[in-house]
Amino acid sequence: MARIIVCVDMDAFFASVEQRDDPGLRGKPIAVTGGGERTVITTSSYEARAYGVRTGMTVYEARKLCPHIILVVGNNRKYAEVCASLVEICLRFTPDTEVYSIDEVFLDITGSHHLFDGPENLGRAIKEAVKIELGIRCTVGIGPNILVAKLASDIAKPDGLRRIDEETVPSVFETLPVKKLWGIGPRTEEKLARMGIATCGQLGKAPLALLTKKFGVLGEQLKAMGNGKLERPLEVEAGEPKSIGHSITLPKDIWKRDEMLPCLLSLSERVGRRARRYGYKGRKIALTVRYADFVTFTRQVTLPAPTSDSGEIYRSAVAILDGIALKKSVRLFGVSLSSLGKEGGQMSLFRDPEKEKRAAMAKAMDAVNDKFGEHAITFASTIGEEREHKVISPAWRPSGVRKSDE
DNA sequence: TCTGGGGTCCTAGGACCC
DNA sequence: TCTGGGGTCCTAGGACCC
Repeated sequence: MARIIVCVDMDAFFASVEQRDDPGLRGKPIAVTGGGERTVITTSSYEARAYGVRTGMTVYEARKLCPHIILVVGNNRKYAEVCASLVEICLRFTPDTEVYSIDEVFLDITGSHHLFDGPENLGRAIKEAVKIELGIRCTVGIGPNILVAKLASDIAKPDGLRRIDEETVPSVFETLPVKKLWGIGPRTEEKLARMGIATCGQLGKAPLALLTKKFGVLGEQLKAMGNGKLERPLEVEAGEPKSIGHSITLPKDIWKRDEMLPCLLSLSERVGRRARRYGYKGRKIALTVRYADFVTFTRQVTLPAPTSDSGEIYRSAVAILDGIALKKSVRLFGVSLSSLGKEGGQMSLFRDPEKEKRAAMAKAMDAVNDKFGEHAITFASTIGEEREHKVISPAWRPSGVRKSDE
């Protein structure tokens, strides 16, 4: 049976929240940053985008384009709380809700849209609730699957609503550049371009054998995507995390071991603490190193038994470091724990048999926490115990980063 | 004044076992 | 006396996402 999927995507999310909470920022070019010494723009307001300011730019670049831009240090917890409220709104329309990211939620409204006078009216109702209750705007995309729903919302941004149904897909996809599709990044775009494929229409019509030859098993999926098809059910359940990690770009590049150890200790402690808080242990410990010239690589060890002990994580990280002959000064360190399993094997249940929605809400909050890390969402009683650090961010990818050692 | 931080999934080769 | 093959674990890297 054909499904109807909704994508709710917040407009300039972090910047909008800041403008909502400080009237002095409204209508002005602002950008949210991470606050560190070597920070970048994580989100800019539409006023700033008019000057060409984009996610991932350095503060310096942003100022060059828009000298009067107002910079605001992001507030992770606040965004996560707004996200939780968004999830609450979405759950009124269906329990089949996937919290995809901090500013994006998917809803499967196949079975519920008739209760709200059809998909478009349901979409309008979400937009209205978000505007009134959260004080910010969002864009709603509707389609037969996640791929198309997400594309519809991208096209309709900002403050829009767009439905692309199965019949409309071919006309929209015919001339659509492949890069617009979820899952096709710069590399795949380039590879396809070399094969003479630039649009989704061309991708959908390309011979399967050719795509399979170049992309392996992915080829089949790419062809389907070119035709606006994607078999990927919503992940309504939170899902177990696969890894827990922290990394930091140092205020200054360093080259002495003595300066590195405190940094590894702090990262290891944060990783261990988060693992213990959520009851996970892991067997693999990885150390990521980024040199001053951005060359980045990872080395990993496997322990005989799972751990969540900060000291053990730290000792493993140091052992890895000591096994690397560092060639240049270091810009970033990252420590992560993977091959995770639940400690003790018992999970607490949040199920409230009387209220389905509360159970769904708890799951959604777990999902937010699992995705966005420690204290992404906490209940009021625990707020204040932990300090804020880095910002969760929308899309940014470094280009031309060499991820190898030579 | 170059370039954050947190993830997921896939591939590919080597070790090792039966 | 001419070199199996499948399965699993491990590491490292690539691509992509927000």
